[in-house]
Amino acid sequence: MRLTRAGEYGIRCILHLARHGKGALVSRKEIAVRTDVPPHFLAKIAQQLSRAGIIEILQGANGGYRLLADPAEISLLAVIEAIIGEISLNDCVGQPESCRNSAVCTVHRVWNKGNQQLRKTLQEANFATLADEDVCCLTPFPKTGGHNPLKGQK
Amino acid sequence: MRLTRAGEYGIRCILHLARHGKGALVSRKEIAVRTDVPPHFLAKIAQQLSRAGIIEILQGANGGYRLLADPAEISLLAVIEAIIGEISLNDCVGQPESCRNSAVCTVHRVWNKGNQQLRKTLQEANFATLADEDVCCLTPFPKTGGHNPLKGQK
DNA sequence: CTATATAAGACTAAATATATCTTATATATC
DNA sequence: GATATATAAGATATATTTAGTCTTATATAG
Repeated sequence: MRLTRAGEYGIRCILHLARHGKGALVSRKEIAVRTDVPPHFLAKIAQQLSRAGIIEILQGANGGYRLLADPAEISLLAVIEAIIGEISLNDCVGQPESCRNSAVCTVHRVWNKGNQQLRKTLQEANFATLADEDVCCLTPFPKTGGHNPLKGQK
Repeated sequence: MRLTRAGEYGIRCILHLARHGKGALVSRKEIAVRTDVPPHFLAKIAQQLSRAGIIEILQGANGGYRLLADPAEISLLAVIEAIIGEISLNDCVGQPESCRNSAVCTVHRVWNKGNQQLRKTLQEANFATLADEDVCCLTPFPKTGGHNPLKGQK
């Protein structure tokens, strides 16, 4: 009952892109190195993010990925669900028809509540806020002052 | 990001026991049949529930399981976590030290919030309430009137 | 002592997650 | 157009987790 690595990697990828802002092109290689994600694995994740309309992928020389929306418009939930599908903490939440009587089932009701709360909490978090502050999964990227590790390096 | 079958089976097991009330001895076989759980798998799950102090296991002829506490005192959370361990929706929630900077990480904070909400919701659900009404994972067990499928059958 | 029931752990099978490899395709530059 | 570079897409491989079964041991009632 835990986020997969692919999901975690997807978050890192968008975090990194968010710091460059909407529309900025960043190579897969750079993202992979900065976020510590295997390049080929990142490619797969990027395809899912692309299909979900969160990023655009540019092929060819000097290709890479870029955000299609402003970081403030992208929720944590959207990124996660682009990769792992809609969150459902129990089978009966995602497929109520799989149960005999989920409409009146007390257990089902509890799972539904927990699921909704979780999705709401993840929905309320956007990448403008997330990327603005320090996060533990990326190379430090101070907003003002200090050394910017991404500058002067291709 | 979904409850395991073992967890689901554990809930069913306690639901069934809750309907018999605290201290009532019910054979593993009966529980397995009623809740549609493989008997040997149920044995494993019962051991975890026993270690967690939720049920007592009686060996020997006419053995079985029984609740150690009143159903109202047993939360959904307790049963689930007895089986799958403490819920942590992301690695950094359960092991903050695994991240470089989880103390100030914004992403970490969101996961923490979601995790706490979920655990609280599951904690607030107790088996007196859960078992009292109809649930979709058990053979119907009408509280008053009608046929009781558990009577007259060993 | 015998029949019955669970304990406990080994073992197997299946599903999923994680990662990599290969061939194809797209683009910039010469 | 040719070449170098970068990603696409799917096949493949590996590892981990989940799910389930089997075997031997132990406990209890009668």
